[in-house]
Amino acid sequence: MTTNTIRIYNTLSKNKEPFQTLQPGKVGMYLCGPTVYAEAHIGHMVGPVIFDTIKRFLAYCGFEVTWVVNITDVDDKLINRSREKGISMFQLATAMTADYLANLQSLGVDQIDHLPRATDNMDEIIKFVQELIALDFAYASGGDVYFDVLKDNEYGRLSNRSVDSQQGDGGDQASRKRSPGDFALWKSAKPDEPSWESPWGLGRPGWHIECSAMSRRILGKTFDIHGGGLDLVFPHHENELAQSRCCHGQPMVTYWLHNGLMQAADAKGKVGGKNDRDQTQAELPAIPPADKADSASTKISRSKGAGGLAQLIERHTGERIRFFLLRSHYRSTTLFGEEPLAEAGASLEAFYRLIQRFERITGLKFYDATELPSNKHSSTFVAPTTKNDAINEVVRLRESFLTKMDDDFNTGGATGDLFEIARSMNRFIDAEQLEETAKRTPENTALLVSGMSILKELGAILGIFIKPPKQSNNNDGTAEILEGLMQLLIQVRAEARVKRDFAMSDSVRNGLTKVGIALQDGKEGTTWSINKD
RNA sequence: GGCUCCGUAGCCAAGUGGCUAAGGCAGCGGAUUGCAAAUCCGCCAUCGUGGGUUCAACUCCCACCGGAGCCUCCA
Repeated sequence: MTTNTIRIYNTLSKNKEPFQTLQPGKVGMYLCGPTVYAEAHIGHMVGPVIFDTIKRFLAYCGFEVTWVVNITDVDDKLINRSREKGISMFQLATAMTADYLANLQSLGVDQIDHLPRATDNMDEIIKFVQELIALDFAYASGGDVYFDVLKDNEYGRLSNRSVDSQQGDGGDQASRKRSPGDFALWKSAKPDEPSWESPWGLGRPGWHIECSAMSRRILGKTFDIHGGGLDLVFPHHENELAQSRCCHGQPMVTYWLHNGLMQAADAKGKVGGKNDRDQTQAELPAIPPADKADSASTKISRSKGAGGLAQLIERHTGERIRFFLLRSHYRSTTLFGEEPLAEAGASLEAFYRLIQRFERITGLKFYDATELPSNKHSSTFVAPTTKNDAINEVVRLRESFLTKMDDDFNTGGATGDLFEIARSMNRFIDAEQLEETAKRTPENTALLVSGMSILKELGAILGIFIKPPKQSNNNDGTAEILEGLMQLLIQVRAEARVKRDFAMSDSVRNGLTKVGIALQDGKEGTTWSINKD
């Protein structure tokens, strides 16, 4: 059967464990998707990109992978936001889901098999709640249904919390709960809220139950991998885990994976976190209490106005953002900003130049699967037989790359090998002088192709170098160059005007007018603007 | 207050109880070039601080300093 040397860090055990599937050769994995009440931001892409890569790698290793990402399309925030916008919750959810999916596509996330929506699974959800009540792990109270955390003696294991330190005072519904840590499985609806019929009256599901219900429907009672952001460990995954385990009497998931969160790179050096509630105000004299929560946190969130993901992708290209995310380890915090993104882009250019070089020499299309196929499974790889050092180095680097991916999907380490492969290939081209037609032989050309095939093979695992890169629109320095040019022209014209050389100055101005640029003379100098039409 | 995690060169970032601590960006020197760009070669870190364990620690343990996250909705 499929043998592998993959090791995965499991949040539940806090250890790297050998990867053992429940069914031979098959993997079921579930990633918590977004609550679709607003446009996605960059932080929402971390999980999908890493899980897309994990699926690609597992498939490469010969596993048949089923990947599920849920869409939470019913929730308090959706209700509130849709009211603000004056549209129905369903309209809002549909629009925001479309935004999310478009962003995923831009980043090359195309491995998802199922995208279940909570509202399409009401029967399953209600059934799940009924089962929990029947098993006495849940109770109905005033139209709501709550999970009784005291009935579950393993509650708190995932997030390493004791039962009495959870969810504070129980919130608004405390009076309906047996204990403050109990969480809602079903919430009764107020008159004008979207609602569904249930044994407990009109209402809607709590946040956690949908994942338990939908993962069971698609992947079964126990499945292999469950992922999400580190911020979901508690309460969301703790609760999911409790619901499913208590309902089925068997583990919900073998491996719990959590990706690190994204942080704004330009917001460093702030004092404290937003949850430093017990820190005395006296220690923070410069920060007004009212602003503290927002100004002190560097975390990217929708509430802080993060967004504009589509524009970001437009500016940088999806591949650049994907590569940026894959450069570091998925469990570490990623510092996000224009600078690091631009740096990732700069390093990516070297690969694009190598690929162009390859195409120029061989006349083959790198991205065309019929001309340069990439291995879909590691077992199909055949190492080229050669004494050439550069090519043998590429074969060695391929092994190194795969070993790093085996070790808890170390994409950050693996990308390093990619750079070394590119260098080896350039060295090979230089040494064989392949840029000169006369120096090409069937042998060295074949070696070039086999080396580049390895680059393509490994790139495909990371989900890069699959399609020709789109030119970025803005961040390539065009704006700066234009500004520089304009300042030069403005200066030349100013000097001409000082010399009373109006023929020259008018020539400059008229020439610019013809290409659609208008000059404005003012007291502080000349400014310019682009005239549409 | 409770619970996690992190601190590796100017910047970003892998990693290991003992071989020369990956790679990228930037920089410097060289080859190449009419010049440049690109490409190649070379240079550029003793791993936050202080202890401890060990024959041996950047890697394990403790303390401290610094940073982040969760404990409320959050990918």
